[in-house]
Amino acid sequence: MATIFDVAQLAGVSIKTVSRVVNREASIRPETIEKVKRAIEMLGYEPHRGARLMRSGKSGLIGLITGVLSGSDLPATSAGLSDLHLLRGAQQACSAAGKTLLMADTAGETSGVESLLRTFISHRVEGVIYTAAYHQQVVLPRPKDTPLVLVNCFDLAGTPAVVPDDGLGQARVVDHLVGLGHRRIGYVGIHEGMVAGRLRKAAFIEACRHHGLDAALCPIRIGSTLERGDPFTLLAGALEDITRLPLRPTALCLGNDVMALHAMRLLDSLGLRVPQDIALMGYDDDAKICEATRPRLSTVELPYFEMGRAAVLRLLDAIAGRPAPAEPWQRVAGDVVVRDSAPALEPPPSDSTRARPRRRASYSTAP
Amino acid sequence: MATIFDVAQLAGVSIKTVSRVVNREASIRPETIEKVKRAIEMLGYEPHRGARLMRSGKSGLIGLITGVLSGSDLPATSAGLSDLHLLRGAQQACSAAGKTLLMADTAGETSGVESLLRTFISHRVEGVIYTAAYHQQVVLPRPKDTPLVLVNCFDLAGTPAVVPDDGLGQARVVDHLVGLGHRRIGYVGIHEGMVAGRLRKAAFIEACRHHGLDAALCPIRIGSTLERGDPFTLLAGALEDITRLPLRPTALCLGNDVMALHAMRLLDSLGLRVPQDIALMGYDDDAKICEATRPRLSTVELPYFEMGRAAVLRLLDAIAGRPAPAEPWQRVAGDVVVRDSAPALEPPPSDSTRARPRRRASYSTAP
DNA sequence: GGGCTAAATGACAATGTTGTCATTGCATGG
DNA sequence: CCATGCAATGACAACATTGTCATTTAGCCC
Repeated sequence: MATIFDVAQLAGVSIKTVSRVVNREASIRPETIEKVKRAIEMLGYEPHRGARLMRSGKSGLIGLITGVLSGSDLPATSAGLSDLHLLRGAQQACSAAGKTLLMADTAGETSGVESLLRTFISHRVEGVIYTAAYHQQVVLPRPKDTPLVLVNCFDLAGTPAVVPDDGLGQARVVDHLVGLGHRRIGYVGIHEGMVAGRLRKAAFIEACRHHGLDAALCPIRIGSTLERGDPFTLLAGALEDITRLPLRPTALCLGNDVMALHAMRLLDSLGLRVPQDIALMGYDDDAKICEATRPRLSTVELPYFEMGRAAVLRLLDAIAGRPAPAEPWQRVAGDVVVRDSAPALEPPPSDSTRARPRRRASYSTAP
Repeated sequence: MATIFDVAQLAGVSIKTVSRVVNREASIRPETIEKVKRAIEMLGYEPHRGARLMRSGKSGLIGLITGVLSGSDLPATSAGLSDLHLLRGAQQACSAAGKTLLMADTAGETSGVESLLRTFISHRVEGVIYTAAYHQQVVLPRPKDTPLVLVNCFDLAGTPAVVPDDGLGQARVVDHLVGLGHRRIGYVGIHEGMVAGRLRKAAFIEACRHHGLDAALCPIRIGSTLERGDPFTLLAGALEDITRLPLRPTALCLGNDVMALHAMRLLDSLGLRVPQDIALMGYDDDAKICEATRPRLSTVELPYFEMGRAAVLRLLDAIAGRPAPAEPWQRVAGDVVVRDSAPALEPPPSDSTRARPRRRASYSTAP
């Protein structure tokens, strides 16, 4: 592998000049730049990051740790592999900033974190990102001199965190449904033991009030447990309950796309067709599932990609020493994704303020 | 950040001795080791990988590139985020070997590969892994002095590759069904424009012959197109076709889990119950989908985790200069995952040779 | 005790790059 | 024509570590 010295020799300049060309520093004659670039090209020279790191202290590395669970490791009901989107978002932001992403996984054990952290530190990463599988509170060791950003989780120590805006997301779902003409909306959410469950339920109630819906006609149920392999009996019961109401809701907000998928089947067996008899909205925008159902499932996205990006941006700010915002938690809201399970109930009034629906033409993997 | 020099001073030894302790070299007095370790602990010293790299040439880094598509970038029908499992597998193998994983993503553009490769080279990665979203042939630039392993893809230049054993996977499905008593098995696969489509179809035919099934009673259809957002009209037609046969199959092999999910609905609308009237097997083991269907979907896994692991192992061999196996392609077969959509047809004969079914108790994220 | 061997440790160079400071070259103005 | 200033370039040290080789220490046998 060629070194800066080889390049300097071939180009007939000093190594410092080569360094200047490589780092785009000022005050070099264009023809010198040309000479050097040609030499670099010929030798296939690539600067040695290790050496650069030693001299300048900048590694160009960002460390990302996935699979971090809280101490009381509750399983993720909606257990997301979706953090692949998060990885992609982080990666994209990194490469846009000329950084490289170091990835590690705790394999679910909190104990692994410190060891991973040490590895990262020995690589002199410029910043670290922690990722959780679902929105939750965590308690984690903090690296000493390295900026840290949490994603999809938060702590009470004021660590900068990027979390999904579950409240706004849920509100947008309600906004959207109201915009479609619905006035009786049911909520069948995820367990309140989960952060997202609490936030969304509260937001649902608030959104209904905001739109002046009759709370008595907007039933609220919990449709999932905290257990792995939840058999969805709670969901079945909740749906039965709701559909037996004298004034049955015209639309239902489900806690996630998998629940919505089940709900479709369950409603069908209760003699209700989606969306003719009742509209359905999922949560998460799990593309495979949303596109696989008939009708295709309208939902609101969990903005993993955007969260990954936001986390890196936040981290880059910290690295550059730019002042952090006062509020440690940054909420990122997902858009409503319109498919077929919740069409307009009647010619809709056009005054939805918060909902920014986005129509998906077809199945697409890319975020 | 403390340096080796600080540690040496505190411990009252030379820096070389500290280096020896850190690297576990021989010939050091136990009490000296103790002294040094204490000093390291006190200062929170972490060796500087950059400096180490410079001196020893070993970076401890493995580069992984995801999102690589072939030149004729056909969309992935079964487009897999599933390579998160692959990442996990790779990561696990890396950390077991004391390596750290550098991750990058081309965001779908082949053009990005060379640039990512240059970044990796400048970090002096010890090896590179290419990952594709689905089993396919690729044409990619090869790094010069760095070992390379392809995963979920292959080229014709003899580059080491780890690919799913689609043939064996499909054969195991047939074995499993035969073991359950089925003698009339239908195949509704993915498009033959995909590598997996070709391999599985051929393997299906061969497996049927192997078990002495009557080919006339084992209909073969293609149930998907190469297009994104495949509306599954092909699938509907194929199922109608098959179910109208005078001697209708008692079991069906679907091309992937999403297709199987659709098939359940379509069969239902054709008046056939799964699994009472007809058994169903998916492909991929996409946990979210398999667990969400009723009955839960029996399937065969696409062993992404294992492939990621295998790729790193292969790479480590190459890095260590261990001789590569003659055959450049390493096939990894997935196990049959037994759930509820294909129960025993009658007391099964117990002579299935290749099938190694594994029963999943319940939904679980971890691979 | 003297010499010999092996174990334990240290001194110093070398790695590839960038920061600091010095030097060269060239045009400009007096 | 010389002094001045700036643009362009170079010399050299420093970064933190490991490899090489040298030195010290301890143990052992005669």
